[in-house]
Amino acid sequence: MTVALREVFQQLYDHYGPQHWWPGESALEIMVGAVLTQNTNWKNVERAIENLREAGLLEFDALRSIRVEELAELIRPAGYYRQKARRLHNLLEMIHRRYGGSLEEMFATDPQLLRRRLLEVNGIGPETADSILLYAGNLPSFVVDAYTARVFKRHGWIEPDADYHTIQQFCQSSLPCDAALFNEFHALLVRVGKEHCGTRPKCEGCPLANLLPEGGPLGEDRQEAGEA
DNA sequence: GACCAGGCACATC
DNA sequence: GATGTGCATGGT
Repeated sequence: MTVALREVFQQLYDHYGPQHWWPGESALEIMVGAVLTQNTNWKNVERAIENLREAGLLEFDALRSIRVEELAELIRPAGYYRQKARRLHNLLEMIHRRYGGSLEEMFATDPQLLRRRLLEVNGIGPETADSILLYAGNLPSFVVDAYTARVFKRHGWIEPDADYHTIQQFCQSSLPCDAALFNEFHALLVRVGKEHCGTRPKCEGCPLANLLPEGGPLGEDRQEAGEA
């Protein structure tokens, strides 16, 4: 199955325009958001980040110094708050240990090496690591999220059982290696995914409707969406 | 009241 | 290696 991803991008961009991702005033704030948004609605993440802002904690040393239990209470609106407080703490400790707390230094290191180091942190998986690289560090690492996978599978551009790495390689090998492009494309995929590729597809008015396979969208697990 | 949201780690088979 | 489960809040 071959699809020109650049055309997909262009169709989405022509339809929706720029998405202005990632909201956040600093690299640290974006990293915090990347952890807090794990399996969580962005609105709730915003509440949590606002709590941190009001507490003056959107600054590396301040955030690293606070007790994990206190941090947990502040980020409570984002859900999974005890777990996420630990994850944020783990991340900050790694940055302190390896880069002396300097995000500038961190993002100046080899992206592949940095990605591996992020993945070593307990609580940072592929999507969170790539979000940090791309949106906080402006480094060209394609972010694959649930919407991306769903949009690609529904259109038959990738195998139904393709995993994170496979989808990422597919995207990165089909597109010029450009952080600004990866940034905008991922944001657009989330947009179209939210509006048209929920658990039930809504293809009417979808800017990618012309790219559907004959017979309509493919299901992720072919017993459900397939038959109906 | 059920379901979902910009995941990940860990236990179990 | 695949599958299941805990983590938890707030909106629809």
